[in-house]
Amino acid sequence: MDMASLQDVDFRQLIALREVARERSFGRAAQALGYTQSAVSQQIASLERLLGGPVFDRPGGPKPVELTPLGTLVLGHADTLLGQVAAADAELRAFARGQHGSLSVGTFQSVSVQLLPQIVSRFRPLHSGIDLRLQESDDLDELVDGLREGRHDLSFVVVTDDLDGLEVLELFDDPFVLVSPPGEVSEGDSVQLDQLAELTMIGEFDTPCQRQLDADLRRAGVSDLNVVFRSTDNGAIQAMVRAGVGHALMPALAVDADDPAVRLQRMDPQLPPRTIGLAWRAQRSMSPAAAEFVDIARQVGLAMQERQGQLEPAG
Amino acid sequence: MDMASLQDVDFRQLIALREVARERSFGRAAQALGYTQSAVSQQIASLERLLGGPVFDRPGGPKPVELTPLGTLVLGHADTLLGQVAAADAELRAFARGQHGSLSVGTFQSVSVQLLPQIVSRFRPLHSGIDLRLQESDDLDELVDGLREGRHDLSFVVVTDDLDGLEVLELFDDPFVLVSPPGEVSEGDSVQLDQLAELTMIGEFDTPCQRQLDADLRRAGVSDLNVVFRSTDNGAIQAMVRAGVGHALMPALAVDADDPAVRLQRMDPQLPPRTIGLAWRAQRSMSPAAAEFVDIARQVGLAMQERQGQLEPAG
DNA sequence: CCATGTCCATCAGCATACCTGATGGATATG
DNA sequence: CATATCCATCAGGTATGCTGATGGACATGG
Repeated sequence: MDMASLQDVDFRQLIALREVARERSFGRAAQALGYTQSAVSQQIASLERLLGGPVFDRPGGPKPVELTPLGTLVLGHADTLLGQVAAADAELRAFARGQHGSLSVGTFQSVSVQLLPQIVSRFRPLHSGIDLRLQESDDLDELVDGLREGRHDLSFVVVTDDLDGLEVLELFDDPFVLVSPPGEVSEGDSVQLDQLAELTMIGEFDTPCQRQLDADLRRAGVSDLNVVFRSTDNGAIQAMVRAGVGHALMPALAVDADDPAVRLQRMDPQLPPRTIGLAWRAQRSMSPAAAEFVDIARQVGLAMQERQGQLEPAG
Repeated sequence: MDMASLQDVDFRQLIALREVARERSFGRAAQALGYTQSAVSQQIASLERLLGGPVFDRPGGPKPVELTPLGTLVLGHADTLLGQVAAADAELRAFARGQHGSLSVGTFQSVSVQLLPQIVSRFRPLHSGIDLRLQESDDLDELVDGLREGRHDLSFVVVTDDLDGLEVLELFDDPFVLVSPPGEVSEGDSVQLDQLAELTMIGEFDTPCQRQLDADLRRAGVSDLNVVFRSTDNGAIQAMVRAGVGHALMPALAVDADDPAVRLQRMDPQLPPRTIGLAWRAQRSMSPAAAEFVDIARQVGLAMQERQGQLEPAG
């Protein structure tokens, strides 16, 4: 009969225990808790049945009830447990407000330059309780794997068709622009695509991005670019352009647009832009903080899309 | 609607959460817990209603269910809480076996000499988990107050009629004996009471014990003892006797009976013996350890009573 | 493309648990 | 000895939790 254990107690019983101990009276405890005296009596009785002994001595009459040694012991644990519950409760409320927990976001270089700082600078002050972890990788596959294996909650991606199992929010299109040393190419906002073959170029190594670019160029009839330097670092490429080594085709996002020492020109006809998206595992619940991050990313992406639209010529 | 909190969750729901998370399946968790799948489904559903969001993502079909971020957070707290409960449970079981908690026992000098060591040496090995605190005091009133105010769980007492509110277990009678230097008094087991007036005596100061003794002697017609030395330390008194300074009337309990350098003699007629008892607050529950202590004290007291009975002459 | 198997959600029904309101017994107080 | 103040208990209605059966969603194999 003593096989029953604390496993079977109810928090209400522990709360009743605590209140009766504080008030030294069943009736007053009941009043404080919003129960009838009978209810508290039964709660304590049930607790005592479970424990196998009384938790209060009832002197009878107007004398206050008093904890037994057993009651004292149990009350100590009750206080611990109820405190733990209160702490957990606070944490849950913070979580619901997006103010507790961690958020791991995968990102890659071109996103990290312009987009991510804007998002983070809006997200962080609203969610100071979140442990935001940004993990950058050059390898898009690694980011996607990180998502699939649960290492990341969200990840920026370049939208392709091999994102099975992921849900992708398309944020905006990121066109390729020609980055040139000033005064080296014709004036104007755009450059004819077939002029590229005549230029000294700087490119990336064999990255997916570069591969796609090469394929798109070939499809547009341009091949065998004269690439004299390759780097995987966008900053390095831009520095090379600045130094007059050559021209580069770069995603607009990756370019430091404030650099006065380079000129940006659109291609004509346009190369197919990369679509930048934010992805997460499909059919998986998202923490409130993650949802908020996605929403902010959506807004920032929209704003960025619009800004590019303004720069873009009608034709 | 989100006003509900963790306060209202049931341990069973947390256990179900833990088991489903471990098994990654409602059905298997149900089997492990001895419920039907329906029951576990309802437990989790109820938990989710309380939390305001899902704790598992159910992909549907044979795919395993998976914790949501909310579920992960709650599971962490559930583990903490359940661990705490398990610890409390273990402690309660130890308490029930008299293997956990503290036991404060008040005592006084004459008890500490013979009786208490026997009791403690039997009690301690049986209850190694108990923090046994023995507190000795010369002042019996202090011991009784300590009981009434809850500083002690038990206390040895000399039984009197002013122990209101206490429950007293009488352990045995402790007769007064005359302690004499060898060869100073007549042979035999006992001494006539009126011979005392002729002896050089050693006594205590104005203690309740001494006061009672004086009153009893006066009632028996003996007064104005020739007391040449007083001390409150029984050992010191016995040492004085050993040194031949005089005789002492001492409670038998307080005498080191193994001392070959003194003689013990009963008084004739007998002086009213002190009754040694063990007391605790009336109507108050007692810890299992305390109950065990009382029982051991009862047994040891009984044995001591019998031993004295053997030494006592029939008349 | 359909049949099958494996999940979980849902429903009805029954048993149990819990609360309320009223009553009774025990204990101090005047 | 009467009264007041406690808590325990009882009867009754409601809510809750479980079982067993059924249905829908998803993946797999023919």
